Amino acid sequence: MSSIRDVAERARVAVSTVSAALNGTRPVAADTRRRIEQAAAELGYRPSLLARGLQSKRTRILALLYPTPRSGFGLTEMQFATGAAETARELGYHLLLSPEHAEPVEELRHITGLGLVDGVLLMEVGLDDERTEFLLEAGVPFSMIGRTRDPGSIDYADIDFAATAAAAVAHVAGLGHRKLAFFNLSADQHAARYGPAIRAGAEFAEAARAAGIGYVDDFRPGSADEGRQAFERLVAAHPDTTALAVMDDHAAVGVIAAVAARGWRIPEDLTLLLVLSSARVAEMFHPRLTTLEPPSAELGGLGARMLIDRLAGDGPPAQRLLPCRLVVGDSSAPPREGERTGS
Amino acid sequence: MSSIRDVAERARVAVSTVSAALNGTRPVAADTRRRIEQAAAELGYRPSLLARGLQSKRTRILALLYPTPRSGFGLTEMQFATGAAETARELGYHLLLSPEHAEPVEELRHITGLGLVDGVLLMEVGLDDERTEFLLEAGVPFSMIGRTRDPGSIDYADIDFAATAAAAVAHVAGLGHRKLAFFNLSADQHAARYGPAIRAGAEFAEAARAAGIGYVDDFRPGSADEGRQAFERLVAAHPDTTALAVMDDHAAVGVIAAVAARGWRIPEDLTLLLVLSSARVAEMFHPRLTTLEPPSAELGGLGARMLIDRLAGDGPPAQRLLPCRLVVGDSSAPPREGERTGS
DNA sequence: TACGTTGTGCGAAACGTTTCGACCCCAGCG
DNA sequence: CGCTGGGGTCGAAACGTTTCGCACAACGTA
Repeated sequence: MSSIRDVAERARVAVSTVSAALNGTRPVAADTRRRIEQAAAELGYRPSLLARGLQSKRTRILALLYPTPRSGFGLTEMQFATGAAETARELGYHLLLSPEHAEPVEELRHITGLGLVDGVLLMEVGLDDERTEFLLEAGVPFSMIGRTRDPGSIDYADIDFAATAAAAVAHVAGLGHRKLAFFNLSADQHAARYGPAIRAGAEFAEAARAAGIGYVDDFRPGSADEGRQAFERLVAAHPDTTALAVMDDHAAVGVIAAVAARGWRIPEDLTLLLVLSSARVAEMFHPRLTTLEPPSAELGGLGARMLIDRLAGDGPPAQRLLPCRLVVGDSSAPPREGERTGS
Repeated sequence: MSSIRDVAERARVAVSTVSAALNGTRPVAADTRRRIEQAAAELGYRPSLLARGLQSKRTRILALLYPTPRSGFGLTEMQFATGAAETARELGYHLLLSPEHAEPVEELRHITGLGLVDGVLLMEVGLDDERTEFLLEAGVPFSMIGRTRDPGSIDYADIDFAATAAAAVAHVAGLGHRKLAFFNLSADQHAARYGPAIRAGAEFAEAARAAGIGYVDDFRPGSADEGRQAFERLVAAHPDTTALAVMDDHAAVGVIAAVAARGWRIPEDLTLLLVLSSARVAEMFHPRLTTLEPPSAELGGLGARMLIDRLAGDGPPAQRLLPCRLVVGDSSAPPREGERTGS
């Protein structure tokens, strides 16, 4: 590995001149610059990030903190990571993948204490997240994918649940449905104050109210079995429900099974929407489900970009909400006229 | 951020003594060591990775190189990453997520040239992979998840296709099936000389031969539509086929639809296996498919561990093959006695 | 008593950058 | 003709470590 000194010798100039020429830090005679650039090219010189970072206190490395998943990572979560990595790369940064183990704050203290990273990207932030307090206090630049209850002036990129719910409701209402049910994320996730669970619930209720259609959301199935049971209870309690939006992939599986079990069909007897799930997953279902697909990669990229902007200088906090994309599949249709058959 | 000098001053010793005490590089009087440790603790001292790396030429950072996905990343691929990150962390290393853009080798040259990483972890390696040549020549330590046609003495962790195929065949043969069909990955992936496509094909053929059961594998559906068509052609050409193993998730969707379309049922009329797909995905299907689940996280972790071992010193090449795990779902059963009904 | 041995600790150099004050030369101006 | 000023370059310091040669004291041994 050739160093800046090698370049300097070859170009017959001082080390500092090489630095100036290559970084444009200050004017260098055109002729000298040419010699230096040529020497650098011939040697295949690459400035050492280590040395540069040591000196400048800027490493151009970002850390992506993610909790070791509750229930295995979904595609959605992982796309945050790849999206962020992609954008970071484009902007000349690197992304460190940092799994959190038992103690998130400890992990954070560790990773930031090393002086290795310029900033931190937080994933899976809860409504109240101890990590934000630590980072704020430690003065470490960071941004969030998702957001706390009160983000204050912290940068974040999150899903626009209001717009998403509105789009979903508009879709089913537009088809003629008069009553929508909503299966939220599991009770566990509510207990953990997981933002999407809370916000989606609230916004769907609001959107349904605004659209003037019936709405039920007492269910939080977290598995196929629970999905099945929830659906049975739904039908028993609200037989007039003709459209259902489900947050959890596995619960959707249960719903589909329950629908089939009673001899009903999708979409004729029930319009089914998958909310916050990747279209890639929706394709696995038969029929292909209508989905509200979160812009995961974009959110990840946005989070990275915000963080990098923040490092460059400080402006007003960047806070962006992106709606899910409605991908219409084969699971939505106008409600059936008259009664449903089947047991 | 406090430096080693601060610690030295506070403990009233020389900087070098602090270094020795903290790293155990050489003996330090118990009493002195205690003072130093206390001072370090009080200051919350963390050695700078940058400075350490600059000096020692070891950063304890690994790069995970992955191609920007052909068709979007699957869960499987992403678990390589999280598995590797997890293991790296346990071993005191960090993992850099490095998406490759257009020119993989260029990307590699870049990332290794920076002096930022100690080694590289290659994902999605093809049968012939130009990246290996570059790394070999550049003398950069690396390991592979997957393997080239002839890995020589390169460290790798890959799926044990032979064992996987044997397990799959044993499963269906054990149920009494006499003829198995295999839907390989798409033609595209074959064209790209993608290892799993080639190897799985070969090993399934061999396993079926060894088990003495019938075998067909002329199909390479890469989508639901192609899966449907392939299934129709299969039934037309080989009506005696009662078991089918499918590599591609989407193709499986098509198969299931085609089965349903002709009034057949799974598993009564067809035993369906999903090969190389995560159980998480298999659960999305109804019925829940029997799966040969790749040990993705383990492979990722193994790859990281090998690389780290390699950095520590050189022993014989570590080359490990891990079989997929057979997860029996509701899609496998003994073949039906007599003819199948339906159109 | 003189001399090697051990056990400790110190200081300086080195890693590869960036940055900053100093210096030199020449042109322009008084 | 002497000064000033500015473009261009240089050398050294600093970033925070690790490493290595030395120094020094205490101690046992000849």
